[in-house]
Amino acid sequence: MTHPVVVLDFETTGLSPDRGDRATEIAAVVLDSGRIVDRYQSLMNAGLRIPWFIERLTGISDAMVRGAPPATQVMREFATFLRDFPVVAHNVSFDRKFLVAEMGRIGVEVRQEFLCSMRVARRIFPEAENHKLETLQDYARLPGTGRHHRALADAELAAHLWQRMTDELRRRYALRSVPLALMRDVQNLPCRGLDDAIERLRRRHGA
DNA sequence: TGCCAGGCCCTCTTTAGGGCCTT
Repeated sequence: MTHPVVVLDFETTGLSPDRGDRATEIAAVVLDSGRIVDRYQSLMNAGLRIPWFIERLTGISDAMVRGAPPATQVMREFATFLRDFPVVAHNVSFDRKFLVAEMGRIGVEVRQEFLCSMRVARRIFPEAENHKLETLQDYARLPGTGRHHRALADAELAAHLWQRMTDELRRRYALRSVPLALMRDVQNLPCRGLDDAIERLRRRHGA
């Protein structure tokens, strides 16, 4: 029995849908049994101008978004892709609020569980210089996936990171398996004293 | 007019403040 997760990444016009920001690109991969088995990617046109520094950051221009399908169409397609899979993202609170906002515009309620690769990374790799996705790529020697701050490259990179952290837990603590429920518990542990806490989780999950 | 995210995490904490992350 496998427990696939969808690893998600949005590019947007800013940080806050509550302040009027919208998504400009969405991408996600299905990670199942350690492998990326499906992908979704689309630019989307929400009718907003893209701030200059966002264009410089992402490489996504007004012209690119103008030529993209409407946000409503993209989100309907994505809802079909997403189904009820648990969602993983790097700093998931950001992607969750945009997912809820964009799905809300097409009348779809988001019900799935969310897990955060950044929170897990802070516990498993506390000695990393910082916990930006780009830094962790070098730190954990993850494969290149393309231009940073494009949605599919970052979604694939976060998927590689999630899998690497799963493998690291299995190796470091000699676990037979690393169920998703254990990853959920790991992200909620205190950042310090991981070894003792993992021993308790191992017993709880029979891992 | 002038303001402008927000949740997590640490610490010189909990009657708070500031850095980290995402775009």
